[in-house]
Amino acid sequence: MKITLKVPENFNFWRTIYSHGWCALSPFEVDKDANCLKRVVELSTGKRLVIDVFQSSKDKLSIISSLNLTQRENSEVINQVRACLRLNEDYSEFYNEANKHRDFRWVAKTGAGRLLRAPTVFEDVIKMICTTNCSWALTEIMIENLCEKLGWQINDSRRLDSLSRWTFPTTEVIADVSEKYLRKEIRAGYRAPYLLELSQRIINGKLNIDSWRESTLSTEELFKEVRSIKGVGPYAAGNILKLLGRYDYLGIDSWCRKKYFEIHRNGRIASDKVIEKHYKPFGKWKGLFFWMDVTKHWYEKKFPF
DNA sequence: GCGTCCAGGTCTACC
DNA sequence: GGTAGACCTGGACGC
Repeated sequence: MKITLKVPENFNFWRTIYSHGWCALSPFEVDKDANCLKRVVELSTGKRLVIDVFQSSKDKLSIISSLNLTQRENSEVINQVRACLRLNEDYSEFYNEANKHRDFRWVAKTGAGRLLRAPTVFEDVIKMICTTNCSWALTEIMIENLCEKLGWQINDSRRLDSLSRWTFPTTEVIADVSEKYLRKEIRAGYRAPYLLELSQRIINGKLNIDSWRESTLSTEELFKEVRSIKGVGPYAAGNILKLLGRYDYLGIDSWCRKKYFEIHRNGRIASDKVIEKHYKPFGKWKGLFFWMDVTKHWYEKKFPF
């Protein structure tokens, strides 16, 4: 079943897919041969399916669904894809700002800036915690384990690649397993109690993170709320905010730091305050300018994922 | 194959 | 407010 979706004029499919590492984490998957992004999708009707998303023309995306869908399910798939690819967000102000700076004119010209995200805030936050204090390889292992051991398995023999795939686990499922299981089986290590506490706070109604994407709180207040999650420090909170459409925080990690030193200081080390000062003129967009700056070479050379 | 060391953010205790 | 040490894992390295 095929669904067609119109995209904004400045939308760049591949720059959005490769905007950061999420495309390499289950249940996202990039199929370079088929030129598409795959995703295991779970619908409110209980249906679970695999979708292939690809750019069919300059202003259109096509979504191939592995199952026949009702009109309502169709709309839900479209809404999830729109949320993941940030199709509802207006980047004109960001591009206007980028065009004022010679070093960032490439951003608007190439339609960069949209950061891929999961259909739910919960998935984004769990993944972000799993990027902290470890190698990217370990992040991949943790997320793969979460999906394969706690997600719902999809076997669709009608697909050419009848591989097994898994949904991202629900909040309820993670809240229901033991800390020991998360620690040893998922390989989350000391992050296990953090994942558990987050899931249980949501289940108990003490934290409503799904409202964050439409939150009317100031970015500073929202940052404080995001920081209330154990295991989410300045790096993780800054980057979660970027996935909520707020770019006031840099979310600096060791990789970005190193990249910044290479680009702006000829390899010389400096404090985070120096980096903060550098991007201050970009105001509420500084986090996104920072990310564009340190990932520019991805677009000029080859994508890292 | 085994042991040791290091890198990677965040938390907690302490000053 | 700033700092030190602990947390846990995979990978690199030396033996």
